[in-house]
Amino acid sequence: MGKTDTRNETARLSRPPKKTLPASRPARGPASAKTETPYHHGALREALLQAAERVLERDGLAGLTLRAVAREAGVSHAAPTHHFGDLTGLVSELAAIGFRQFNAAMASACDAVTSPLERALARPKAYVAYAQAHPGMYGLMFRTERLDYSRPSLHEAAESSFAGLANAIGAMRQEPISGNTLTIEQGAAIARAWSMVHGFTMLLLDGRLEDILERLPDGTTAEQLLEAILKSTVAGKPPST
Amino acid sequence: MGKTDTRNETARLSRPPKKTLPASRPARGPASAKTETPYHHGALREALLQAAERVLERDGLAGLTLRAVAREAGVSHAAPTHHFGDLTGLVSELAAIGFRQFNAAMASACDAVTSPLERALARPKAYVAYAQAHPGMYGLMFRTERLDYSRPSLHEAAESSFAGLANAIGAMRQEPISGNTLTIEQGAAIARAWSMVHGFTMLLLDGRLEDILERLPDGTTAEQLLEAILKSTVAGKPPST
DNA sequence: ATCTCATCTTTACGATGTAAAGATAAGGAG
DNA sequence: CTCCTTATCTTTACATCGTAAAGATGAGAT
Repeated sequence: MGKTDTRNETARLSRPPKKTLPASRPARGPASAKTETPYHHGALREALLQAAERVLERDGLAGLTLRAVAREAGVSHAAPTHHFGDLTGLVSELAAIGFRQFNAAMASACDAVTSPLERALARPKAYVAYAQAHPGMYGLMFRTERLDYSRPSLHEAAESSFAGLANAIGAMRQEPISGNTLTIEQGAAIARAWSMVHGFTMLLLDGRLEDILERLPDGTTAEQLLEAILKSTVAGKPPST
Repeated sequence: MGKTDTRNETARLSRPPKKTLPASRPARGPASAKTETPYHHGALREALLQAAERVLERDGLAGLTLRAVAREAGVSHAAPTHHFGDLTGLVSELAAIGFRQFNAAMASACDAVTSPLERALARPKAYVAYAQAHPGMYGLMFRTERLDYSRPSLHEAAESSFAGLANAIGAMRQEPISGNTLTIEQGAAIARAWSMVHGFTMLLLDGRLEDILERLPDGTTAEQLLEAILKSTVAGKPPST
């Protein structure tokens, strides 16, 4: 039998007295302040997603396993299956949460600013800032191959991210994006902006920009490098063509 | 308990006294006049790397396991360990091969062209073309977290890739990159070019540019979109600043 | 011819994803 | 109230993986 697993779980099963383990208990949820850990959790789905985010940011993508999440939430290793089907399901739902956080961060960054130039910079800066603040989440959203975009929650959240980008580009070019068709110039502008900020973020998170950063004047940060990139891009683009 | 493994394998090969020779033998071509041991794999290391590339492009990153590679090469599942230490070792050596192929592809694409504008386009187009032709390899090089850049072969191959990019940017700006220091403008130009082509490639391989491509005029290919991006970028950049 | 050692195979173990069967509590029907 | 149904959670089981360690094997040195 699995030694650690069984030991932990059987101990917990026999009517848990109060505290389980250093594993922090969510202790939230609509189950009120009555029971600590009943057989039926009450809000296990939410608890599992929060546990998953904790595991992800603590142990990285490789540490995000079904069993680790179950362990973190204090339930048996097969409990997540009932709520998410399989690992792809859990990971996809978590990625959807990530996209929503991500979209919210960029939206609030754009709202906090008025001038067009500022707004042109605020959005990509918020993009990179989110990725730096939540590297595990960003890796989950853009690096994992185990995402199921046919899930409505994930599809919608990712789509919304794309729509936000397209609208921002359209506003910057003062020619709002029409519903279903794009000119080659519009498509190129969108793809260029997205490619650049996404590529920059991936290279930065992978440490591949270190070679550049350490050759720049002392103390130059990644954010300053990004700003230099963005300014040259914005400045170099003729508004008419 | 893990007795299934044992039972399975011992049952599968209930061994007669001798006859330990597996069936399929790659039988490498005549490499040199030295060791042609057709019996015991004289070049298992090379055979494993070739098997690994085959497995990678056939089954994707998730299918690239030590045991699958050993199976593909027709040896026992523990044989790769002796040559590469662990999975990280095998994967890193394979990624080094990928970087060399990648560098060679870009170099030959640049050499086949003379005008400065053509050269500015040839390199990124070769970049994306390689990734499309070898998506597994590109994912291995830029998506896997399981790479050990302290390995000299991988470090050198990846460094050479960066150097090629930096030189191309320097030549394009007509101010060759000095050895150890960069101005903020130079660093931004390099990071921008790399970020854009890398981001474009990742998004393209992940299918995330489909939303854009299908809204463009019918029949527009990813390559045409890339070209539109590059041309607007090159055109928008003043040569003096 | 025997020894030594690099190479390859067996065996073993813990971890993971997943399927299936068992246990348990919550809520409704009588 | 008791009994039953059902969703939820636990146990058990198994194939696969990475990796370690011990056993086999053949090539080259002594």
